[in-house]
Amino acid sequence: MPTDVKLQVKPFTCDTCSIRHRAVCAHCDSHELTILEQMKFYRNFSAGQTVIWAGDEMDFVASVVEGVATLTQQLEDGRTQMVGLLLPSDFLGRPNRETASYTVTATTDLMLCCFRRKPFEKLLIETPRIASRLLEMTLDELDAAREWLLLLGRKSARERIASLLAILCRRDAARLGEPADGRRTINLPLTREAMADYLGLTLETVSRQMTALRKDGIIEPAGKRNIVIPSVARLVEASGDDVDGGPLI
Amino acid sequence: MPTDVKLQVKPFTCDTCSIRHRAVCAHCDSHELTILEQMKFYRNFSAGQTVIWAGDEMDFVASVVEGVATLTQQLEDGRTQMVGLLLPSDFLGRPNRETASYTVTATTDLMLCCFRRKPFEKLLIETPRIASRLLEMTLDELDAAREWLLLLGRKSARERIASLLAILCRRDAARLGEPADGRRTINLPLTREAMADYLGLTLETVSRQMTALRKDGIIEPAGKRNIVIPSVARLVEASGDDVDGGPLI
DNA sequence: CGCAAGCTTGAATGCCTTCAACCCCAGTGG
DNA sequence: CCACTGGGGTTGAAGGCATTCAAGCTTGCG
Repeated sequence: MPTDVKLQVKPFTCDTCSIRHRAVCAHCDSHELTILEQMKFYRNFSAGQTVIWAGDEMDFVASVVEGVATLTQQLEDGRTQMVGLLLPSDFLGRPNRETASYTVTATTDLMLCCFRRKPFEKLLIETPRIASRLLEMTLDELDAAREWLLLLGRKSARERIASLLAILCRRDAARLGEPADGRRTINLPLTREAMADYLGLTLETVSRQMTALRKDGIIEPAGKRNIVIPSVARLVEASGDDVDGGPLI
Repeated sequence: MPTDVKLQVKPFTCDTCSIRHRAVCAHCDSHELTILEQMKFYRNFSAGQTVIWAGDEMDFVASVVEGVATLTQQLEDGRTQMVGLLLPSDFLGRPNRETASYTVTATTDLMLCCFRRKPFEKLLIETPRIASRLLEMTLDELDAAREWLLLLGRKSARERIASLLAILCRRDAARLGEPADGRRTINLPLTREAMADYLGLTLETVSRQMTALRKDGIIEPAGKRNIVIPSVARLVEASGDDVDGGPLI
């Protein structure tokens, strides 16, 4: 396991944790939370660091507290596809699996709330509220993966970019408890290369299509890593998705 | 909900059911099985029939007993992407969700072992072994979806076809409890169009690449819906995947 | 037979990739 | 102070792979 940047000494309590009501612990009562509180430990990674390599032994599971991490898969010749984008409150790791199936990378500074895997597995059996929340989150992730399949299988480069930005809009709005419409400013925590790995494109194509969306007024650059969406409706329209019953997560 | 072809009157008992040890009921003890036995009802569909349309109310969940079903998603202009391929023992439906998220179609004659959704949700709370098996199956499906993302994002048409055939090999071998290597004959329950929807290609491209694989001796036609794989190893090689630690499910 | 569904094959087009050059900027060290 | 360097990004030109459009084949069936 890679070395941590620094090991924080439980700077937070679950009560005041920013992901308390959305993470795997969301439905816990105060007693259950006490147990988690005793088990948890934080690990921090700086942008660019690898959290774990595919195939390595993985003796913990975790919730993303802050920052963004990616799961990636590779073919033998180096072709890379992102298969997971973990934002705050998302769950990392698989109970009852010894080794990591995917390479996990911090794309921004990252804080994880970790649990050793074995005790967590025991907790899953004893604490139905955690197990049922994990099932719910896994089903949500499966839905997200299926939206992603549609994106990779059938959407044009332009639609893919617009879809990714729309997803980030939606997640950001959900996190803040705001409606995902009108004018929004979002943080873009991915490089062109990471976006390309997400979208099944090359970084050149991503760059070109970002330029095109900018020229069409769908997006406006706002500093180094921020983007203004003047009209979320127009962005969603450009994504090719149905405007109403939009995708989940 | 579409009309059933015929409503079978519980022709089977769970004891002798062919998916008994792989479906959502796999870990149930005899008492739990009795409860399921009383709840279950079978529904049959013939090849080509739609089981449910995306957006329709869905008041049941089910296990696939026999046959193959697909989940598909569409964009407004009709572009279609398959997002799920359900084989015997796979689970259909989502607890705590009122409406179907995807259109479900029987691509062969299909038999489902159904449970009304509400009682099943109650059972999930009361029967941890069912809940934990459903979590396990959902995590497996998520892994499969992630393999699929790699396929759609980064593989060539030829590699995609080979990957699909390799997946069918693996599933078939797992069902029969045999090793997935050497020479194998598999049933191909999909039309060229359904394969194209799975693979994010057009049916013409699928046809061309099937021809190419045949000319290269990777596959051999064997009757209308069967294919002989002379060497699974060569097929996997053509799929672009790592030969050892192959993908899951 | 005639028709429709499923499949194959050919030719032309187009979207994305590949390869390459160049820009910007922050960090670094002579 | 400023040249140097490397990471991240943009843009151009050429090429390739899959798509699109089209024609024709095979098979099962009313």
